[in-house]
Amino acid sequence: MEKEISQAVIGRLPRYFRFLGELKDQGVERISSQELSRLMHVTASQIRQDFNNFGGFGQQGYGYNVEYLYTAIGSILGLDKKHHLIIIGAGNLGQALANYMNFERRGFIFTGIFDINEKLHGRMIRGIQVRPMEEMQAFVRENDVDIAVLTIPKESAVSTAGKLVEAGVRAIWNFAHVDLDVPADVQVENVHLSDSLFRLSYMINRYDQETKAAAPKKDSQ
Amino acid sequence: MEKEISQAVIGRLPRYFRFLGELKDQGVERISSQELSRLMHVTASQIRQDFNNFGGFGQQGYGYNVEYLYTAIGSILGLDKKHHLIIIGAGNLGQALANYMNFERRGFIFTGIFDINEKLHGRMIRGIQVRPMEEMQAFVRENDVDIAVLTIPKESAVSTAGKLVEAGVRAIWNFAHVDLDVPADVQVENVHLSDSLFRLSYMINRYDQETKAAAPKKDSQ
DNA sequence: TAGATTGTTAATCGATTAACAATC
DNA sequence: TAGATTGTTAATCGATTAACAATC
Repeated sequence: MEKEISQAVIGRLPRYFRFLGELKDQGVERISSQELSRLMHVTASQIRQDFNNFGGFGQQGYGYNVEYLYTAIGSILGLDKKHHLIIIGAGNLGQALANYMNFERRGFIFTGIFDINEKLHGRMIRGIQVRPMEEMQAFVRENDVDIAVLTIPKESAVSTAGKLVEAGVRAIWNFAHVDLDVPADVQVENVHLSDSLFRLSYMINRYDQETKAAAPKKDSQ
Repeated sequence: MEKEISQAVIGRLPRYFRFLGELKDQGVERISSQELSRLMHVTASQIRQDFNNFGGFGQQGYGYNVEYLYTAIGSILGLDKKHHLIIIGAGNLGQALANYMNFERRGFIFTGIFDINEKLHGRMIRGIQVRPMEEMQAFVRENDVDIAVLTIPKESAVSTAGKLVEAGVRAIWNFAHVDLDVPADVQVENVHLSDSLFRLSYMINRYDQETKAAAPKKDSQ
């Protein structure tokens, strides 16, 4: 009967985690919702509401213990658990993520990377050998892979996702520019980079029009 | 006095754009909000409300003309305009984005890439030479750069963003894992990849706990 | 014209903010 | 104890959904 946590709250958790991690590294011991509010530019009320979704982490008259709260949120995010992760697609983006993401640091164990391009087979990326795509399903089954990172073109993404699900993957981090349709017990998080760039383009565009509308003085014709 | 468009609506525009593009490529001429609703798994009501934020694109009894709507949304997103774009940081991620994003296809003109690492200087990436970071500000000024893509470590991201703003950049696509503080007339879109991975981790973790709670039959002790 | 479907207003739902009693 | 600040309830605000009159 636990009340469902809203997407809005979940979306904010990683940011709290980041700020608390920084405070911890700076040696800050305690923080009140009001101080955190000023730091993060969100209301203190929202902070307290958000945290209370998961139980009382604070203490009246004191605030929150930074280290304790940091650990608690990390645990809510599941970062205290190990997750086996593979990358599907050893192209530019797949390689970049392997090298850049520092997966191990947060308990994500990167154990395999796959590609259809046989020129890449055997190449080492972050200490891991690129394997042929045909071995993917067997690998997932044998190694209890939790997360597959999809960095392949959208044309093959849907069918590959199907194969991953079939082999028992529990979550897909999807960089392909297409919506995946998977069973409800498989989690999907989309990173549609071009959508993000388009939003930026929208903001530039809107700003242009607002200023043009507000200040049509400049004799432009 | 134009009503401000909510973030929620803006966030959905790129997805509409994508689906309409696909319909257009398939040769579909018209679509009703109800058909689009089924396709995209959002309510028809929301679709009509969203579009109406920008004016009436449809026609009673007919629906929406796919090509017209596609073009209209593209123009709302500013994709009918050219945007000059540079990449700051020629590491794994910067190179991957340069090669992978197909910037030109949507009117983003990639003209420069910068790095502090002198070993990279002069190397060609997507036909563009890696330049030393010192040349960045002059380059922005001389080439009327609109967008800077920040793919550098978080330690230097804030100060580099400051320099970019000073040089007159209008928008920052920020991949550094830090919040930037820029004037209101500079647009920022954050892509915090680890936040995204953490959300995925949360979903796996929550699913585990729900199933554990719902089915404690499995004699695990 | 009759049927379909938009544009738009009204109703509902959910998320954010404000307020304050509980309590450290 | 007095002061501070949480946890939590109530009020407000905004976003989504439903309904339907307008109109193609």
